[in-house]
Amino acid sequence: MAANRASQPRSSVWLTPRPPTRGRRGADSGSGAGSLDREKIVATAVRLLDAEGTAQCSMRRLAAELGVTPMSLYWYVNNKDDLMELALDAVAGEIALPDLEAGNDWRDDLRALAASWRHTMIGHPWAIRCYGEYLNIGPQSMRFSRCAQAVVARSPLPEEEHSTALSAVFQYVYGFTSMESRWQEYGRESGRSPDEFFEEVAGSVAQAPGIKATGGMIERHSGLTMQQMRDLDFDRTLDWLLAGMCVGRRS
Amino acid sequence: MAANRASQPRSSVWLTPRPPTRGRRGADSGSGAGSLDREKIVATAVRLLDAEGTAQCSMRRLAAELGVTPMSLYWYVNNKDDLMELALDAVAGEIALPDLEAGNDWRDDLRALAASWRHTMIGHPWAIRCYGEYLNIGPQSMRFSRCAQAVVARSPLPEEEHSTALSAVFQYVYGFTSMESRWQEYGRESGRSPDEFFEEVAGSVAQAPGIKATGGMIERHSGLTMQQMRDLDFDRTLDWLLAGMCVGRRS
DNA sequence: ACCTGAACACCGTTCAAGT
DNA sequence: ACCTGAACACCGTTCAAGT
Repeated sequence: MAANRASQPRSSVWLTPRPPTRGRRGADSGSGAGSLDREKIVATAVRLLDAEGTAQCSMRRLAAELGVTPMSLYWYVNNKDDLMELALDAVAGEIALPDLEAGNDWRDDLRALAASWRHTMIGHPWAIRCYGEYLNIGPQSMRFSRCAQAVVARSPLPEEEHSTALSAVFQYVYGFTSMESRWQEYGRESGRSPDEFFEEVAGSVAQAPGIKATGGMIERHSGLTMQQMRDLDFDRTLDWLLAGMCVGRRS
Repeated sequence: MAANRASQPRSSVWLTPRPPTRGRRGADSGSGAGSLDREKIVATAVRLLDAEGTAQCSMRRLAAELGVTPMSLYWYVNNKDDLMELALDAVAGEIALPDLEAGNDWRDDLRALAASWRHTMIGHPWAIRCYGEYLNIGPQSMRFSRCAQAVVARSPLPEEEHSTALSAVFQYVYGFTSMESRWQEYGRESGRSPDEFFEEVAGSVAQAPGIKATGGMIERHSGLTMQQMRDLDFDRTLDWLLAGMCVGRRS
């Protein structure tokens, strides 16, 4: 994505953070709407990514949006990769966490975490792809991780399987949500609805003999909307996974 | 990635294919090593992607590799997106398929498919990310899909759950492999080994309180190499998933 | 401390022209 | 049928300079 030479290490905001004062004037100084700081840049980047997708979010375009010269952004962020890491962490901050004190079953808490992660990512379709591109170890991502760990810690699984269980759930949800949000973007790009575009592809694929499904998507039509089918797939698979981990154990 | 305007639909080789004669002279005519055709372009693209990663594989760079002007490539492919779809399908052709006539348990065949997909994708670390970016409905991808469908068709699952089961397995493997190959690339980019880089990140993260894992990766060290731990995670999760789908059913 | 202008080294792709 | 050259409209980023 960025023009990294293969030989030079990719930087990460989180590994070599900027001094926290950088771009932060005193609390009283934010005089005009025009004054720049890191939060404002990141917020604008998120808005731009949401509205027009990854392809349209360039440093130059973002600067124009902020009424400023491209190079002024580099005072606040080291480079575009860092900015994307910050944007990803910003949306990670929107993920709703279950109340761990409520005494719910750990499986339900884990299901809730999976669902709210998916929900947040679907709201920012560019974001899920960042997980495959950037380190995501910012404070908001860590808040989410800590919560997820606390949840499996209440499971009956032996301790050495805790991280396997976490990975299993979130790698699945990552895969599911990647595909789901990709179909959304296909829809937008093609000017059709996501489901219309899917129908078109499915139709084109169905001409080949013996084909019933495309890359993880489905073509059953039992009176359900595609959204309902996706939700059903999501829930059912999580049930399978959670049931599988608990086979032969007292829950 | 490509400079798509949001309003114009993304093309796909598979949806609007070139006439198959394009770039295919008669079988006898491939006179010099210098003569161009679509297969040769795709093969060179795969080699370049393998050797130097997505960032270094530009149309211009690829043309230089082929000793030709950038624009001559456009005689054989519509644009870069199409070329990437072709490259992805080319590596999909490397995936080893189980022998369906061997009469193995459907679960073992499914595990074999998951393993060989993972194996092929790890051999071309840029490839797994293409699944989140491009349609993958080329002939080789379809060959793989057809095989996977034939395998679940032998399962005891009710028919309306077949595609859910397929999606479950492959979305999980997609998530797992995305993360696994991303860490490989981090290693390469940082000039360290993948595991060294992981240790560095884990160390930096461990300074925050209450943290034990990063985004699906692990830090148990029970005398196993990280590769062994990854393999164990992969197998264990597939076992959970397969066990979960079969709960309460005769296998 | 913060922002700008000019410049560098790239991109993907169009178009008209060559052979 | 196949390939080229020049050009367009972009990129991310460096650097020296301004205030």
